[in-house]
Formats: sequence, structure tokens, C-alpha cells
Amino acid sequence: MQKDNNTCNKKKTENNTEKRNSCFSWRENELRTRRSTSAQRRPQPQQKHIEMMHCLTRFSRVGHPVFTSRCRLLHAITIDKYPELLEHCIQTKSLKHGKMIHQHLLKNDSNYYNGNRNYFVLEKITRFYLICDRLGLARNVFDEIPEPTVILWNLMIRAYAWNGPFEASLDLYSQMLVSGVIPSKYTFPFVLKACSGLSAIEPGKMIHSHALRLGLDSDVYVSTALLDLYAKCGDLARAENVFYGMQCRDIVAWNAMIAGFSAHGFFDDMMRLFGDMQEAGISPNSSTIVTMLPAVAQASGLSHGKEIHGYSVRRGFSKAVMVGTGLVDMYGKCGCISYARTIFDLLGVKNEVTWSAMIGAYVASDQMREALILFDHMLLEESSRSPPLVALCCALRACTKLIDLTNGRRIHGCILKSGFLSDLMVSNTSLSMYAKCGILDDAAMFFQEMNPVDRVSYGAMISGCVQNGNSLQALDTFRKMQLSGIDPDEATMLALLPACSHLASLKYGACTHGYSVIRGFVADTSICNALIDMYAKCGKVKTAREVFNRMHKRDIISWNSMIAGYGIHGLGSDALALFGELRNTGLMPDGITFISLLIACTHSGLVAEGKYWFDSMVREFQIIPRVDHCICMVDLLGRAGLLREARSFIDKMPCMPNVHVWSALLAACKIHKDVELAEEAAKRIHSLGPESSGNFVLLSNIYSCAGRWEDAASIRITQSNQGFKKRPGCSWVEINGVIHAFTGGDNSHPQSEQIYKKLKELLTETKKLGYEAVPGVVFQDVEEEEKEHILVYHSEKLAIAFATISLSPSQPIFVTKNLRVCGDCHDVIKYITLVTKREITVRDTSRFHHFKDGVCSCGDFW
DNA sequence: TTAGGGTTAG
Repeated sequence: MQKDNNTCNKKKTENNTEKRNSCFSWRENELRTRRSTSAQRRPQPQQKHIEMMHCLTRFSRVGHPVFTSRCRLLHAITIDKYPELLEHCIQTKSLKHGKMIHQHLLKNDSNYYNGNRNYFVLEKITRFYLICDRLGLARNVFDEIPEPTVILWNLMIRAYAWNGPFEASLDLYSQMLVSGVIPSKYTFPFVLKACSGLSAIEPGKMIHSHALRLGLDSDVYVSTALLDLYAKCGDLARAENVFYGMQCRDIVAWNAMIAGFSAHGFFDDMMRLFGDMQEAGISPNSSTIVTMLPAVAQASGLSHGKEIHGYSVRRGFSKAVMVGTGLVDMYGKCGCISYARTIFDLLGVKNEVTWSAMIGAYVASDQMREALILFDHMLLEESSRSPPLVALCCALRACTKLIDLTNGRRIHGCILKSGFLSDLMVSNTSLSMYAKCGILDDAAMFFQEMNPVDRVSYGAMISGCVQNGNSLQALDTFRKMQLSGIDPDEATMLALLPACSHLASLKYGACTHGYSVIRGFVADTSICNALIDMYAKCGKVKTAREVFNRMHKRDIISWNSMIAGYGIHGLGSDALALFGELRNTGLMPDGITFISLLIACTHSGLVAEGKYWFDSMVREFQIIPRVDHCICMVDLLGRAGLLREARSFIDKMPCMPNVHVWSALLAACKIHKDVELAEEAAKRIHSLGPESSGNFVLLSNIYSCAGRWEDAASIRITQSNQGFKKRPGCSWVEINGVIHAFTGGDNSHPQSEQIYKKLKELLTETKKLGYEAVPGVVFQDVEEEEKEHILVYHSEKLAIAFATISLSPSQPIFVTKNLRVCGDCHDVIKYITLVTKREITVRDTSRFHHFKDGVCSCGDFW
């Protein structure tokens, strides 16, 4: 019987949407007719259950015990004692004795089950189970009562609205209407709460109409529940209608309306209402403050946050753990980490949310070491409890940002110990940590073993692939995501687009753009920013500008991406013009704007402009130069041949020069063949370490150029001894949507023979026009012929030869390289454009080189 | 009251 009932109830819940639609067509005039037939409509006890009760009765008819106030079974009782005893159990919440009475009733009183049941006692038992939080048992008894009172219906609806499943609450409300019972003013707050929990606004609207018909909508509890439902569901206009229609608004109503504005990001409305509330003579309470703080944090409304903080202190709320935690979170998200920490330290009582909020605040403020220190502190102070899930996730994110695999593994261990790995958010955070810490194979294995996975898991994997330089794997993961039936969202596209940018794959980039249009993602500023970057890096700077022009709303990243896009194409004047437009918008440039602008000036040789804007950055925009800006300046001056000025700039830098500053100078020395300064730069790099293989190569090549072969060889030996390997050059070209990659001297391509044949032909033709292998870029004192042989096999030459035989003569060639293009290749490509009458574009790590009619857009200045 | 994958430069 119970099982049958449960199955029946389960089915009822599963079909609740259908039922809701049917029951909510309830009309007031149907109510009276249904009421008269309600007894027939209620489920009758099943035969099986009756037989079981008879059986129990036969076995245990041994008298009726009763227990005293000391809860001991003493002597026999009669039926009329049940209500009194049950009431006692309700008052004392004594589950054991209440159950005993229930069992006794089932065993010994067949009168209850032979058609003359005392349903008053069953109602008491239902109430008893509800008060003891035994909702399932309460439901079983409740279902035996043919005509429960409206009070009992309300108690059952309330129990489901508080404990869930919310569907059951709505389901019971429907049954109540069908059985002909008229809801009371107590019914609506509970059933509306269940609607809120389900975000079920349409059923909520129908229930609203029921309350209206019964004239109960003016009740302050009913109207507050209605406004709370509308506010939670984001229908703030409807919520305001209810709110302003209320004759009497208590603090709960004000708080519900404020919570609606807060939860949906209507910061200004929320603050306005906070003021109105006080003007109306209602003093905000701690719930008001707790509700408001997340919206303040989201809007970074620090000044308002401080006002609310002051108010909380004056009212004595700030010491309450929930208010204090809200303040920690608000200050953390507004960038005032020291305020957050002070409040955290002063809080007498901290709960797990407080710890998590403070650790999260450090992560949000880019203070990862402090986040991990506090996490360890928490482990010590709260050693009796397992660490909270959110704090674990925050600490793991700190490790991810630090690329700290050791601590990441340790925290992952804590997660395994706590048994949280089944939580999808935790496993996604762990996946992201492994992927971003560079152990992509482990991350891929972890991902494969994850069950279930969601779009965040795929996003983490795609992003991890891109950040580890494996963009092809990122595209492959995206393909698998589509096959799995999980729909990508904006974040997925934002992870994927850099893969297209990195590969310079216009085909995939354009597909991603098309997909984003279909899904309506292009309304998102971040998506457009990523599209600008993608088109610019795929060689389509005009398309990038079209995306930029069509944007409805641009943020500073939009402008920075476009300025950087012009920069890598050597369009310094366009970058400066766009920067001028930016100044007219009133949007404040940031540090990255100036890095992009300085790079654009560097690639176009606009030295005076670069120097002017560097000074202006400090003077006009009060941006303190970071080491990244200084690297740009050394690059700008050095490439222009102003080596002494670059050297002097380093001395005057407002921050300590790092390896990259000296590397920029070393690169400039290579271009302008200044061996003496190069040696100083190399020494500085050596003292700062760790060095990169690029610097060994640069210095070695400088010595080679100067004919100092022994020094060049010595550098190479040092490089080898210190375990630095030269990063292999790799170039690739996309032909009909397939990416073909080549390394130096590569003969693995299926068309390798034809490629080398074509390259030989091209070189023969270029030599007729005057091409000679450029000396000085080969690191050894080798014979000229052999030097030429080494250069022949550079990856960009192989990619160009392959593109020449794969594309029709009218099609331009676009090659991408993972290092800077070498001087000899740069020279020979110019000749190849003369021989083939083709346009060739090479994107290296620094910029674009557009070759046409024997000339490169970089003006041989890169 | 806290929380997972995401866009620009270097």
C-alpha cells in the first residue's frame, strides 16, 4: 500500500506541469459543486492495507497501554485518549512515542479501518509527523484522510514549500482545489514560496488570480509572497505593481523588493528604494543589509558600500556574522582588500562562508599567495571540520593563477579526502588547475574520467589547450563537445576564438563568428572583442574594424584589441587615429592601451609619437609605467637605432629592469650590429636569469655577424651545457580548411618531394634576380654553400613552397610562424613575390609582414 | 553572506 502510494505520488510529481495546467484552470463557480463530491474524489484506503491491519490486530490484541508524562508505557488506554497523547507528543516532539501511538493505533484499533475511522486522530498524527520533520510519514497518513481541513492542507503545502520538492507543494494545492477546499489566506504564502523556488512564474500568476478572486491579495503576507515571487523571477515591473499597490508595507515587503533589484543587478533602483524605505519610516534591518551587499559588490559601488557599512556599524549589525561576511565580500570585490581583512579579523564568529569569502577576495584581488596562506590558516583553526567546498575551489583557483602545481595537487588531495570530487564545480576547478598548470595530458585524462561533464568542463579543457599552445587540440575538443550534444555558450566561444587567432585559421574563426551570430552571441561585447582580435590576427584587419564599428557597446578591451590589431599590421597611423577617437569617448585608456599603442608606434617607426605618448601616459592619464611599458620603450628606441638612448632609458626606468628589458636591447643590438652593447645586455641577462634560448641565439648570431666564430660557438656550448634547447621553428599554412605545419628541414609531409622541388625552382629563379643567402643568421663558421643549405630548409620557406603548389596563381599566400621570421627568409620572400607575382603574408610572433612586388610592409624594420 | 570554463598586451 505504501509503496503503491509512493509510486502514485511520484508519478503525480513527475506530471505536475501537466496537472498544474489542468488544475489552474480552476474557476470559482466550480468550487461549490466540487465540494459536494469531494469525499468520492479522495482516494479510499486500499483493500490490501485493510487486510494487513486486520492481520496485525489479530496478532497483537493484548490491551491498550498508555505512557505517562515520563514517557513510559504503563497501562491500557482507550481510543479517546489518542488525541490527548498525540498532542503531548506534538508539544514534546517525541518521535519515538508518537510512532508508538501510531503503531498501536494500526495494530489495535480495527474501528479505524472498518469504515468508522476517527479522522481527527489521523489529522493529529499528520501534524505530529510534520512537527517532527517526517514529511514522508506525514504524507502517507495525510493521503488516508478523505477530507482534510484547509489547515491540514496548508500545513502539508507549507512543509513541501520549506523542504521541497516544491513541485509537491503545487501538486497538493491543485489537489486541494480539485477536492473543493477553498484556499485560505495562509495557503497562498506557502504555495507562492514553492513557485519562487521553482521560478514558476506562470503558475504563480494563476495563483495570484485565485487570491484576487477570493479577495485575499490585499493581505500583507499574500501580497509580500506575490511580490517576492515576481522579484525572484525577475519580473520587477510586476513586483513593483504589487509593492506599490500594498496598503501597508512591512519591512519584509521592503526587503523583498530590495532583494529583487539586488539579485537582478538593478543597483540604482536598489539604492533608491533603500532611501525611500527610510523616508517611509521603516528602519532597514540586518536582512536588508545582507541582501544589498552582493549588489554593491557586483556594481563595485564602493562609496555606497561604505555608507552601508557605516549604517551597519551605527545600528550594531556589523558584528553579525552574515553582515560581516557580506562586508568582507563587498570590500574584496571593490578592491579594498585591507578593509575586507580588517573586518574579517574583527569578526568574533566566523562561519565557513566567511572564510570562503575572504579567500575568494584575495583571489579576486590577484593576491594568490595571501589566499593560500589564509587557506592553510583556516585548515589549522577549523581542523575539526572538513574544509568548505567553496574555500577549496578558491584556493585551487589561486594555485591555477600562480601555476603552482605542487600546492594545486595538495589541495586536490584535500578535495579527494573530503569527498567533494563528485561535485561538478569542484571537478571543473580541478580540471582547470591541471590544464593551466601545463600538464595537459593529465588534464585530458582527468577530463575523460569525469562523469558527468558540462559546458564548463569543455570550456576549461579548450582554454587549457590554447594556453598550452595546443590550439589544434582545442579545436578538436570543441568538435567533441558538439558531438556530445552540449551546447556551447559565450564563454566557450571566448575560449575557442583565441585558438583560431593563434592558428591564424580564418576558416575556423569565421565559422565561430557565424555560429555566434546564429546563437545571438554577437550582442556580447566580449565576443566582439575576441572577434576583433581573431580577424586582426588572421590578417583581416578591415573585417576586424567592421566588427568594431558595428558594436553597440565598446569597452576598453574593444579599443585595445583594435589598436593592437592595427599595430601588428604596421598601421601605426591608424592606431594613433583610433586612440584619438578613444579619447573623445570619455572612456579611460588603461595600461594595456598604452602597451598596444607603443607597440604600434614601434612597428611603424613612429619614435617621436611613441615617446610623446609614453610621457603623456604618466602626465595626462596618471598611469604609472610598468616594466611592460618600459620594454616597449626600449624596443621602440632600440629598433630605431637609438641604442644609447635606449640604454640611458633603462637607467632612468621607474622600476627595476628585468630580463625582458635587456632582451629587447639585445635584439636591437642584433639589428644594428652593436657587439659591445650586446655583450653588456647579455651579461645583465645572465646575472638576472633564468635565460631563454632566444637570448643565446641572439648573442650567438651577433658574434657570428661580427665574425667572432669562437665566441658564437662558446655561447652555443653554454646554452647546451645549461640545458637550454633552441625552440624549433614551425610554420603553417591553411589550405581549404586544413592546417599544414612544417618544421625546419621537415620531410614528413606526403607531398614533401614536390615541395622541395618547387622550393629549388623558386630559389633558382630568385637568384637570377639577385637573391643571395643572408650571412650572419647561421650560428657557425661554415662554408657559404653549406650555410645556404641550412637556410633553405627553414620552415617558412617550406610552407610557402607548399602553398605555391596548392593554391591557384591568383590566390594570396598566408603563412604563420611560431618565432620571428629570419632575415634570410624575409629577404627571399620578397624575391619570391617578384618571381611568382603573388602576394605573400607572413605572421610571426611579432607582427604581420605583407610582401608584394618585392617589398615588405614592415619596411625591413622588425 | 562565499563558488567552476571566457576576450586585449607582454
